[in-house]
Amino acid sequence: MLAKERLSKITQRVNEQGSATAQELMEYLNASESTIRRDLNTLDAAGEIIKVHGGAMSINTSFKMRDDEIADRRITNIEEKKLIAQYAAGLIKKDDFVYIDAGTTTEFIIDYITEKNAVYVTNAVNHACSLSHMGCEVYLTGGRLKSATEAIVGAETLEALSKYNFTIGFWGTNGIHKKTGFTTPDREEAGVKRMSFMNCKKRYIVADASKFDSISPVGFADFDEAVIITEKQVKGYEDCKNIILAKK
Amino acid sequence: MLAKERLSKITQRVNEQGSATAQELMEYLNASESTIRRDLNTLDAAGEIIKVHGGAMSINTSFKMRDDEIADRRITNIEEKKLIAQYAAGLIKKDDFVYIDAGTTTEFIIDYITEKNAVYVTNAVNHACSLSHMGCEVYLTGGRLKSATEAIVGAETLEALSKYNFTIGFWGTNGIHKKTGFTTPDREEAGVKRMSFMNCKKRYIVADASKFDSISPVGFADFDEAVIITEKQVKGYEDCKNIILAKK
DNA sequence: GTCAAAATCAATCATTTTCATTCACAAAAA
DNA sequence: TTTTTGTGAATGAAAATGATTGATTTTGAC
Repeated sequence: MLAKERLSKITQRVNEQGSATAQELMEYLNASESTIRRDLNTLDAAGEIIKVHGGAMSINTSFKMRDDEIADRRITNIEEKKLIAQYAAGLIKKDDFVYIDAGTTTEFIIDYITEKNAVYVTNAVNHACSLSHMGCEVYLTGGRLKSATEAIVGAETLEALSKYNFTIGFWGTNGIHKKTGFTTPDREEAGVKRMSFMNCKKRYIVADASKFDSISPVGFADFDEAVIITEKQVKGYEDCKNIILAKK
Repeated sequence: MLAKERLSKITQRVNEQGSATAQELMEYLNASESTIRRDLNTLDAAGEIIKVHGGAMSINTSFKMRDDEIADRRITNIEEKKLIAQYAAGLIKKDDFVYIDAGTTTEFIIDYITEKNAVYVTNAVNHACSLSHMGCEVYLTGGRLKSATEAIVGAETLEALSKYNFTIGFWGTNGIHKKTGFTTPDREEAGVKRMSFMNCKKRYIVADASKFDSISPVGFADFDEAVIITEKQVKGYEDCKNIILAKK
C-alpha cells in the first residue's frame, strides 16, 4: 500500500468515527506501530487530525458531528499552558498596545492579565469577550468568522491589522523549527499571524515544548524573529537566546 | 476508549444534565473511580466544568446568576419578539447580503434563519457566533467591543460598514416616533446603525409595539426610511404604509 | 447542637499502555 | 554505486490506569 493512501485512509477513518486508536489503525492497515505513529504525527502537523494519547481525534467541526467526537485542544497540556500564560501576562505593562492572537494557549493568557491600562486587539471572538468582561478596552479586527476556531480571518482583518503598530504581541503556533521557523496548518490564519507580527515591536510566541521540531504547512515568521515562551528545556535548542522558560 | 474522548463525553454529559455524580460517570464510561476523579480535576482546571463534592456541575448552571440577569432583561415581550423575528427571517432570500444589527430582538431572528446561501454581516459578537455555528458565512465588523451590549462600535466599524452595500438589513430600536423617527440611547451605537442603514437597500426595523411613541436621545433614521415589523396595530399609526404586522 | 457511620476525597504506588528515539534493513531514487 | 526514503523492531522514558491508604466531608440518628 502506498504511504499517501494510508494517510488518507487514516484521515477518513478518524473523521468517520470521530476518533481512532493507534492499535485499531494498526490492524486496519496492517502496518507496524511505528508506521502508524509516524503517520499520526504527519497528519497532526498538517492539521488533518489531532493526535492524542492513544490515537487521534477528528478536527472536523461540521454540524452533524457530536461534541464528544471533536478534540478539544483546551484540555491538552493545561498546566504547561497556564504556566506559560502567566509569565506572558506579566510582560504587559501600562500604556501597552497589545495584540493577542487566536488560540488556546493565548486564551489562558487572558486569565492572568491584570493590566487594565493597556489597549488590547485580538482576532479571537472569545478572547475579546473575556477581556471586555474584565473591563479592558478591547478591539476586534473585522472580517470573516471561522466557525472551527472562532478566529477572524480574511482581507478585512489584514487591512485592519496593517494600520496598527503594537508595542507587544502574543501568538500561538503549531510548529517551531530552527530552519522553517513558526508554522501553522491554516493558510488564512497564517496570513493574519504574519500581518500582525510585522506590525509589532515585542513579539512573543507562546507554545508548550511539544511544538518544537514539528513543522506545519504554512510558515508565518522566522525562528529568530520572536521570543519563545515555553515551559522546559528542549533538546537541540539549549543555546537559543530567544527562549524563555516560564517557571513557578 | 481514548482518554480525551472520555473527557469530552464527561463534559457533554455534565452540560446536558447540568450535573453528574462520579458514581454515575463510572458506570457510564466503565472507568475506575480514580480515573473519573482525575478527569474531573483535569476538566475543572481547564474551566470546562465545576467540580463539586460528589461529582461536577456545568458552568452554565453554576453561573446562573449572571445568565438570569440577561434572561430577565430579554424576557420582556419574548413572545412578540419571536413572532416578529420569525417573519423577518423569512424575508432573507438566496444570495442576499444581510446586515443584522446588535440587539435582543435581532438575536431572535437568527433562531429562525434557514437561508444558508446568503452572506451575513453583523456588529454583534454573539449573533456572529450563532450564525457561524449554524454554518452560515458571517463577517464581523471590526472595532471596539462594548462590554455591556457585546456590540462592536467606533470609527473602525463605521469605516468597514461604509464599504458594504447590503441588499437587506434588520435593526432594533428603542424609540419609534412619526416625527423624530428611530431613536436609541447610545450615541456610538446610533452611529453604527446610521452608517449601516445608509448602505442598505431593504431596511427593516424589528420592534414590538411598546416602542412606538417613545423617544430616546439619539436618532439614527427617519420614520419613513424603513419598514417596521411589529406584532399589532398601534393607535395613531393605522394609516402608515411602512408597518407590517407579523402574525402566526 | 453532637456524634458516628458512610461517602467522598487526595495522595501514593505498582502495573500496564503508549510514546519518542534509535538503529538496522530494504526498496526506490540519484 | 551512493544516497535517500520508508519501514519495522527494540529500547527506555513517559503517561495513563486502577487499587489502596488514610484524611476529609457529608449525612442522619440522637
